Amino acid sequence: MDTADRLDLVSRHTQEVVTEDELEGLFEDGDPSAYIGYAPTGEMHIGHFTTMRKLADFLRADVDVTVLIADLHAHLDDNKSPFDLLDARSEYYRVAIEGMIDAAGADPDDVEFVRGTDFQLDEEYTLEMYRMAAETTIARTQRAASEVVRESESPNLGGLIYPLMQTLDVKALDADIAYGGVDQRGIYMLSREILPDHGGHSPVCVFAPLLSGLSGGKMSASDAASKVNLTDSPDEVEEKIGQAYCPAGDVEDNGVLEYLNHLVFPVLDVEGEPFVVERPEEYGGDLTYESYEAVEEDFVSGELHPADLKPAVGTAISEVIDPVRERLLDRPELLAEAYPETYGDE
RNA sequence: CCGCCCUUAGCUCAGACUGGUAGAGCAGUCGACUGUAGAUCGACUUGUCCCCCGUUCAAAUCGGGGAGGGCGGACCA
Repeated sequence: MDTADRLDLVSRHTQEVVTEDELEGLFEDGDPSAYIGYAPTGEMHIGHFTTMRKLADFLRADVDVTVLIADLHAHLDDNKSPFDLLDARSEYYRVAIEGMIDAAGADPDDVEFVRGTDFQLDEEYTLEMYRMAAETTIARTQRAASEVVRESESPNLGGLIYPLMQTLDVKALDADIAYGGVDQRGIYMLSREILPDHGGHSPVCVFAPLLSGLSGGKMSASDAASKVNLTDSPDEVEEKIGQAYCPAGDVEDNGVLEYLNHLVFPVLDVEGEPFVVERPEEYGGDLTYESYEAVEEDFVSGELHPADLKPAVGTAISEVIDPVRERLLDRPELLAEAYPETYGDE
């Protein structure tokens, strides 16, 4: 595979690459390494899946991929995960992520999994963190973390350590590329700025878009109706998609189309399957699409009505998450232990 | 270590002075209207009033104690 193809694979379905030139340089030098970090906090949903699916693109482009389960980060971010649940949530995240990679058509064994506490307590790492703390202002750190760390009236110190550690993770994992949602942009821009002063080098950054929630506007972790969980049953998925904000002809804030574009079609492509919309004869009969662009064209023109699109997308999403759902339902203890408040049977 | 302030619905808060066992906005649920959803109307729901003890016929409200949080002061050899 030549550099142009690799660039294309890595940058498709992304919002931004910082910078394209640097990325090209990495490919010309050989096989670069990339990492994505996830703080094991709340339950995973299709938003995570969409970001994770791209790992299949990285692998196809011969990029070495590491997934960091950032357990300490999950605790440092305003106690999103209680310290006692870090083990259970880390395990749940690992299994869920393996399932997503598998469902995306790649082999989970090709990805290296690392847990934050495996190396973040090393003396060298810790010492460098203190030195960073001495050299970085509170304001700079807050700005970097503002899109990631939970805003609170009385923020904890942990939220400020968070971006410094994330920066050191890049170095510790020896990653050429830092991949994540655009919400991570602030932190990685800080990393590019200060990591060279701390024995590392500025990572190339690849940012995935944050897709709209199903209620219109941004997806919200606290709004169950705005997202599809990986363990939602087919009925629940179709129900949620049916309830989704989806104005006819309008692509703006349209989660239904966005998930079709960034999640469903890439997976269908791997399987070589088209996207089929079943439609009553009364409205013109069934439709078959080979590309997202064709769907969008019909949607914008009014040829394809939301009421016909929704059930088709619901079914498609349900099928896409099915391998993940199966893995998780196969091991119900994972969720029960990770989220005892929700799934505990006591 | 000292002083002051805060804690009421999922969220933001009112009610406390002048005790009568709780309210608003937003959110949510359900209908109407749309071949979906939203918007818009219409209806509805929501609570260990942080915990304990006490006063009282009666405590979110008064008194005492405690917990959590915030702000300030003091200390600075």
